[in-house]
Amino acid sequence: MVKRTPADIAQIRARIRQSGLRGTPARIAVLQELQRATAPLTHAELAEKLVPLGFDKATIFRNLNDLANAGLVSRTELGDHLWRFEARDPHNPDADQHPHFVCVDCGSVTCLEELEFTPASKRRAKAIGTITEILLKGRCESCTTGQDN
Amino acid sequence: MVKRTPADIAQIRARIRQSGLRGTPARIAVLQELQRATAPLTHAELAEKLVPLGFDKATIFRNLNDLANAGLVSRTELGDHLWRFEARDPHNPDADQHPHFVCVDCGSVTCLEELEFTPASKRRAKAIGTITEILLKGRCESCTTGQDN
DNA sequence: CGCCCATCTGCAAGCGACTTGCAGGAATTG
DNA sequence: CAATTCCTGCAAGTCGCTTGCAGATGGGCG
Repeated sequence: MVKRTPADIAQIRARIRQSGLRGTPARIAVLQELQRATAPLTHAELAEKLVPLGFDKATIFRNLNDLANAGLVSRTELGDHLWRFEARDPHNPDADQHPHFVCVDCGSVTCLEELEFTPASKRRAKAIGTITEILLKGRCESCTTGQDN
Repeated sequence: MVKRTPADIAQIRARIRQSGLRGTPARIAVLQELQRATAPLTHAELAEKLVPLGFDKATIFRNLNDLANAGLVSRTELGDHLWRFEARDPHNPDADQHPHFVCVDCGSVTCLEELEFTPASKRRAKAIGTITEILLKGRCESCTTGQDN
């Protein structure tokens, strides 16, 4: 479990300010929470964590969108009608290009490492356009083995 | 332009009945409209066509879901938070098992042939669960070359 | 060929996930 | 530290879809 430190906060704040937004507590809390997460979070999941801390749901949503527009977080849709947000790594802005796996049973999302197609498949895929995102759907290990979630 | 005939209707009705549902006018109209379409339709698009004919919006939605559960139509989400429905070919019910590519610009959907991952990737993917669907997102050829859509 | 009842339908209210209007309150800038 | 501009909290609104209900209907059966 990573512990947050004043230094972390200062750094997060700096990132936010650099993108032209004000470094408000709500904004910092949102980005911090996203950076701490290991998978994309939904509006609801963020709200669940931050509303008890005194932040408004609407503010969280607005900040999520602001941060996404500023390019600090990425906004994705995994097929279940929910937006999910993921902090982008400032040193590796393309790190959110990794594939995601969504469990059609429990809805859990997993970030995958790089996946590669066979040369033949790659060629076929290339023919239709530029691929920017890979999304896999299926049943996750724990749902497959019965002990749902 | 395909014209509907009494025979078509009878056939559609038969399909519906075979799946255990009643062959009601609303149900037939919905399936017929979907079969006539050349691309997946949203709830809204269906409603736009059928409500003026006297069908209720809620009934259309319910029937769409009923038909989807019965396996007569498939339900997909293309990243824009709208469900889209497509009639399934009774003679080739697995036709929608292939990977899909959706253009993030124009929203067009392309059906791909089989895609295969490299052994290493396959192994990694397998570790998280059973994959049932592959969705690729990106920019299609025509959007990439500028002439949007 | 008409009955019966589970299945459907239309209507309206309900719901969940955001989004927006507004007035008061902070974060910067000078 | 005052001014200005951007944010925030609260509440109401929107949108796409879902649900409750009472009355209507499809179709297996007598």
